[in-house]
Amino acid sequence: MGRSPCCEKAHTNKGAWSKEEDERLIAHIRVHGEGCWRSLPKAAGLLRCGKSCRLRWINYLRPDLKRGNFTEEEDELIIKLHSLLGNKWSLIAARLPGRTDNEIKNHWNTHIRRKLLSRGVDPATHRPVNHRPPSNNITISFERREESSGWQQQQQQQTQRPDLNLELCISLPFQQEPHELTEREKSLCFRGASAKTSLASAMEC
DNA sequence: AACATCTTCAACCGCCCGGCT
DNA sequence: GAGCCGGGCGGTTGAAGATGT
Repeated sequence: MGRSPCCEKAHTNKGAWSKEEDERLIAHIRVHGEGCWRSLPKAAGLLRCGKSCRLRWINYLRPDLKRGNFTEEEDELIIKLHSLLGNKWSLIAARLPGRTDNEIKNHWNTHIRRKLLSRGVDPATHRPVNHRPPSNNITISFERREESSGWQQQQQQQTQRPDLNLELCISLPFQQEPHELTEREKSLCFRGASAKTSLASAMEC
């Protein structure tokens, strides 16, 4: 059994918001403030789901929203933040006053991605487009076969977990000289020993 | 002018997380 | 600890407008 839906869908409007709905929502929030989105639609006399109200308010009706075109400075800031945070749009939005996560996400997908590609930069990795990930990122096991099968499975899982972003890549390709792993490096827990092995083998390349 | 294709962005959906009981 | 609930997030969709043929 799944979760119960966030609201009664049969009796809710969907799609674009009308002016009247906007006004009702604004008026209600002016009087009662934000919060308790679930009960808000009923209280405000709106045939909308609470989530929809929240989204409409946050992304469109909030008085502190900037709206309008993104400046060059904002673009660059978004690019920088994205390279640090990835698709954490809410975190990025928190650094851009007056901008919403949805707005930034849309702007990224429509403008910035293209901008980066035209610069020859892969928007996903922030590296040159024709820059192939160094083979030492794809770890090769030198372990005994019977041990490596489980490990390989782990690696496979790892590659299926982009959120882990192991490609923090420690940017070893740019490492000038191999060195002994420091305690801190050793303690970086990338799924245990296998990752250390990969780190170590990467170091050797 | 008419139609096709592309682009933009508001809105929806499903999942996850934290707080509460 | 388990289950429920509400809020929040990121990915995706689709209508509307813009542009090209």
